[in-house]
Amino acid sequence: MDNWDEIRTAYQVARLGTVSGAAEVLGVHHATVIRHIDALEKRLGVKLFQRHTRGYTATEAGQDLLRVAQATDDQFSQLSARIKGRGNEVSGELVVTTIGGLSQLLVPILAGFQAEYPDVQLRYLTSMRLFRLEYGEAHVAIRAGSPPQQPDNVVQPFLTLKSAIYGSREYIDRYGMPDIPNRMAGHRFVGLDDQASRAPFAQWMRETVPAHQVVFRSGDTRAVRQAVLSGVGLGFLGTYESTDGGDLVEVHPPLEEWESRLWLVTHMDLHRTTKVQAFLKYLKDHTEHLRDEVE
Amino acid sequence: MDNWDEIRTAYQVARLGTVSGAAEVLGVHHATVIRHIDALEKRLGVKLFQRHTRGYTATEAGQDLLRVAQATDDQFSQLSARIKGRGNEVSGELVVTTIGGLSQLLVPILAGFQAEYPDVQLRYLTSMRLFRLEYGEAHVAIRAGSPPQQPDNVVQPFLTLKSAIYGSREYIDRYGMPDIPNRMAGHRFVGLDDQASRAPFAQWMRETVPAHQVVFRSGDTRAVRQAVLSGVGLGFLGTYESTDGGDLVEVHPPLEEWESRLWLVTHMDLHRTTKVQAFLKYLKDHTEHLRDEVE
DNA sequence: TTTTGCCATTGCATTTCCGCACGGAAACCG
DNA sequence: CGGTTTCCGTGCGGAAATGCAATGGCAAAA
Repeated sequence: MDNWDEIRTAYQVARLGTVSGAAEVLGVHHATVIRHIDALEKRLGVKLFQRHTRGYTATEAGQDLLRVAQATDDQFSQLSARIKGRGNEVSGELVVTTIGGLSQLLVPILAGFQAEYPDVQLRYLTSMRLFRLEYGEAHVAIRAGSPPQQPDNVVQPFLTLKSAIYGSREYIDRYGMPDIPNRMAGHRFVGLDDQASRAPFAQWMRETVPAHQVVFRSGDTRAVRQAVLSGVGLGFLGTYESTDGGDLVEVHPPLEEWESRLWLVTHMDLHRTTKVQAFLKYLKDHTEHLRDEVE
Repeated sequence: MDNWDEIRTAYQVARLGTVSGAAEVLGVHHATVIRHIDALEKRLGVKLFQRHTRGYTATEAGQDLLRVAQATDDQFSQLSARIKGRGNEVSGELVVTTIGGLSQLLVPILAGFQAEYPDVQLRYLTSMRLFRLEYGEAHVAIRAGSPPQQPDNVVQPFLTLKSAIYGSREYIDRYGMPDIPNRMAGHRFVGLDDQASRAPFAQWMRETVPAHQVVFRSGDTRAVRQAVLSGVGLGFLGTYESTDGGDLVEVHPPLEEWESRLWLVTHMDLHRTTKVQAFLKYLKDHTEHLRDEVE
């Protein structure tokens, strides 16, 4: 059963009883309506209407079509309303992907967003592999490093995360304050597990700190922070996560070359939807203080 | 939501994931598919798909469309199967209209037909007004008189009903055997109520029998027969209904000019359907003896 | 890294489809 | 009963949709 438009035409004829009326509703010429009906009947091999001078009367087959097409018309109308409305309401799934280690920063914001828009189902994905926006795997991605420049993606600067080297007070009391990067001998470090990490401070560490001095590695930044707090060694922490709780000492202040630049990336097709826009706005509003602090 | 064909195109794209695949299934060119999608998205104001080099991925809106269109496709497939099959099966309503007075002859045949095709719901209509085949009011009509020649109707000869004048034995014993049409004075007649009846014997009676001698009139042929049987007077009865039951005497044998010719009329559009054909065949087969007897 | 293959896209030629206008028939209406 | 309206049916010219072929890009395979 191809050519759904002919069914739609036949539906209007069956509903209204005349070719002329159907043509007016459909916004086409009545000749077109006749041709559609003729073609459809020829294909089906069954007469859908009985023609007489006052109009068309649906046969049993035509009445069957009327019922089915009526339902279809309703379905499509509802679909159209849903689709058109969907762009203007904040509901449904919202998939956010990010690099690991931002949970501490992002999750409270996400929770606030969800509270403000209760119809949204949030999915917060942190995965090794890069989720692909062009396949619709996520609405918003937070990427690090140099600005991504996929053609169909909209990229906005998000935050510049400053990192500094911290140590626990306990560690400093025991081993003394190191002079970085000049005299680091004898000191222990905590670092990222990923040897290929493109995080600026990770690269700096690979180049500057001898590998045997890195006595603890983890892919989880929470674990890294915990390790530093526990006095395992010195390590990079984001300035935003150094303040709360624990007894940390800044061993070396943030350097510009250690900064991680974060980008908000959305696919062009989704970027302009109200849902995504609402999320981006909320995200920016609730990281304002970080941005100010960073500047 | 006009243009259902574009929805169908989008449905195939959403289902298959590629424009090329959809084009192949739909039997059109890739370019056409792309243009359909573009037009549909433009009209809805929402992107249905995210384009990437390996194909199209449905957005939420596209997935919504996929679900709805899937259901529609199923519905239409079933509709098509029903409509195509309907022509080849004997079921559903079958409307037969006829002139009054044939019930005694027809109803047993209709009953037999229904028994043979249990899926058929019969409607047997005898009405004053002529049902109009071109409005689909009936599948089969039985008409009397000269052959109807509506343009879109298929007309076949059905039966030639012979009529003769009968009287009850009781009546003959009392009033003697009349010599028709020469000496009818003093005799009583039973006739049709319809003064404008175009039945040949009715016309003959209007011309030949003085009105005051017609002492009983009815529109119902059963009543007429009952009246003749009861000895009210002489009257025309069909030869087919004179044989069974009662004690009737043929006062005057059938004349050719009294014959009523019956026609089977069907609308062209319905005539070739299996259902109508089956009914016509059954009707002819079970009136074979009448036709033989009549010839 | 190179190659191959699949896929979307776009300008151009063609065909199909559509709108227009006219004709004809039936019903409606004084 | 004749004028009027309201339908449907059809040939023709134009426009829109479609098909075609070339292009370019990306990804998986070699």
